[in-house]
Amino acid sequence: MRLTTKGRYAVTAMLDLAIHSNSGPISLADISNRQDISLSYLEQLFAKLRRNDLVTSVRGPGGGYLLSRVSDNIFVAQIVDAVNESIDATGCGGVGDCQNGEKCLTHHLWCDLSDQIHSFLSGISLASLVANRDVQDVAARQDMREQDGAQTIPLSSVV
Amino acid sequence: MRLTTKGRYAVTAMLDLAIHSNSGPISLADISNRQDISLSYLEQLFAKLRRNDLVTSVRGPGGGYLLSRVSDNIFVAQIVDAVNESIDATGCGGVGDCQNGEKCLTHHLWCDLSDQIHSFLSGISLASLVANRDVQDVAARQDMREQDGAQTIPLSSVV
DNA sequence: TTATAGTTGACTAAATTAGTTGGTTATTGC
DNA sequence: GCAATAACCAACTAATTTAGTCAACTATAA
Repeated sequence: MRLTTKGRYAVTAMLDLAIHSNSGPISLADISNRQDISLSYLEQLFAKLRRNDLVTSVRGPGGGYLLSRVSDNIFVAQIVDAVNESIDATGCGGVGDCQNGEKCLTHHLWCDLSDQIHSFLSGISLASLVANRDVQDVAARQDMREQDGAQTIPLSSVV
Repeated sequence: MRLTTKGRYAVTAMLDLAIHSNSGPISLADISNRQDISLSYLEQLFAKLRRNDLVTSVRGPGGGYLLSRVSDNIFVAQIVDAVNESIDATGCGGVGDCQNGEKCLTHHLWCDLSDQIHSFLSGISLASLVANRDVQDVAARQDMREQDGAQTIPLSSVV
């Protein structure tokens, strides 16, 4: 099982979309600026998100991405699944052929853990994240920073 | 966050130890045979398990490893922590400096998930795994295979 | 004193991550 | 029609991690 920046980036970008998408399509360039994620990397991630019917795209000037359905119908587990292979904790994909075609000693444990994680992330919708106070605070800070100027001064050059 | 064969091997090996350790120290060679884990790789893992006070070693002939305390006082989370860096789902280690020194949009979510996983794995002791019926079945099969002969015939050569 | 078994460190192949580069295609507004 | 915008696509790359291997050394029981 892996949960790396790949999955985290995808959820962060989708949440950014959910927060800002009342005002038409959102370009990846905007998300890249706000969330500090490489544009080209976002393109790769959104190719997968689109293939999994989580977003729809609008090409041309003024274009960008939209959520494919309302945000209380999109769950974190679906997003992580779309970009990662899975959030499975077993080595065998749950099949049970982990040791010479038979179950390994800890197969049962990893199945339980997978269920646990999956049901946790399946219970969290984008809408519920948007409603979260902590998330709103961070989003407000990011929107503020955007207004200050397109060119944000990196911390390193100040220090 | 990662949960790969590294963490799974460590838990499997510790469980093997818990199952067989009523009869004195268990050598890594025995665990390697029963669980199909490379001996040298086990050595690396047990170096970390020993540094984390989960096992004690007995050198010389008839030596091997013992659990450092009773099995209902050793929890899966401790084992995974010992060989992996951590089972933290955040990118910042929970510190909250994920985006230019401030919290990223999804920081809160990953903290919650980390808590969830940690409390799940912290609730499972080696003793409770040993008592599990599924685990007993697999262990019985492995012990049987061991008796058949030291040299197990790999499936591939039969087919 | 010999075989056993843990201890240590250096090395390696393969896979994965987190990108970059350099294009192409579709669409809008002038 | 043309330029700008922004999605789409494919190939490549550096760094990191995993899952080992190899070779030597040390402690101890018989």
